[in-house]
Amino acid sequence: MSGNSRLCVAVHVLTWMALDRRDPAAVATSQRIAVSVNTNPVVIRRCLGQLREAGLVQSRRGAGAGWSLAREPESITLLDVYLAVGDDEPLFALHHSPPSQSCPVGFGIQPALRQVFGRLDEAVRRELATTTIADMLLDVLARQP
Amino acid sequence: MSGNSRLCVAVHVLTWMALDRRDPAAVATSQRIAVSVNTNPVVIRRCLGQLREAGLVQSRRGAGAGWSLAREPESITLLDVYLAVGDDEPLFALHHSPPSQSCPVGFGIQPALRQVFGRLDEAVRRELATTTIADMLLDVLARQP
DNA sequence: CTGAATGTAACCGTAACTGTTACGACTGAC
DNA sequence: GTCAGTCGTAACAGTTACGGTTACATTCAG
Repeated sequence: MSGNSRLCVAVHVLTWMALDRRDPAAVATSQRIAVSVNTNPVVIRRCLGQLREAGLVQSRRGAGAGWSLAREPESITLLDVYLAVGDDEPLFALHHSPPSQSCPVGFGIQPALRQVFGRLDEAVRRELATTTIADMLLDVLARQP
Repeated sequence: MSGNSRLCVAVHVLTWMALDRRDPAAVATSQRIAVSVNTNPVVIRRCLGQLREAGLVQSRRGAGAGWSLAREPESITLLDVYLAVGDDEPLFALHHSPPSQSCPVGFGIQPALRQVFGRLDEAVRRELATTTIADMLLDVLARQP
């Protein structure tokens, strides 16, 4: 069980919403979504809260409330989702306690690593930007038995 | 403090060894390396153990023992290091508990995500393969005050 | 033999995440 | 206005992983 699965859950939720909204009578509640993701509604609400802050979904409160996509699935890339749920946490971490500044390697290694890790992050983002929620939905539907 | 910093420490260690071996009289011990990384010698030994399993370094036991690079710094890429210290843990995790298989999205989302995550991993590896320990050492030395 | 270093196992404290319960806030339906 | 259903959020428990530390057996040059 490695790290966090927020990106996974967020993509699942958005893909589910993209499919569900094809039924005009359907109302997307955290309860219904939680059944598909097989988790707790609060986990879904936490996730959707982050997606709302990023402007990807909207919520309505009160009776008959629920969630809806704020943008077309074709316009939501996985990079948008990644940025929405990622807490600025870098993909690879630097040293816990800073290395010895009196050692040449200890002095220069962190800037050098930051540059490398920056390129890694950039590569990941480029790749994430190539897929949209609409692509995911198509892919998911093509895999039905 | 996000996730693990093993790749960071491993690159630091190897870069340090690449510099240290320029002095023929120097002996690379986990104690000396730990001073530069600013951590415990056991942490360094654990890291070097993984690097040895991958054939990147060698160890000598007994009195006057220590560590040495098993390959030229120019031939060790950061991908080699990543593969050596990475415990098969994927960069992005799938669901903790499998999603509902009776929901179309829950059924197809995991294979779809696996494909996407595979492309992400591939992008990271491609980028890691472009830098060697020798490159890191040059970069580090260029940053000295 | 002696000392210095590796190789490991064991344990602790911390941090993060998921899952869960609980409860207040909001709002459409009646 | 009341009610019921949902969001919003705080709080807590359980699990996991990691870094750090101590301890000790193992190995080997001198």
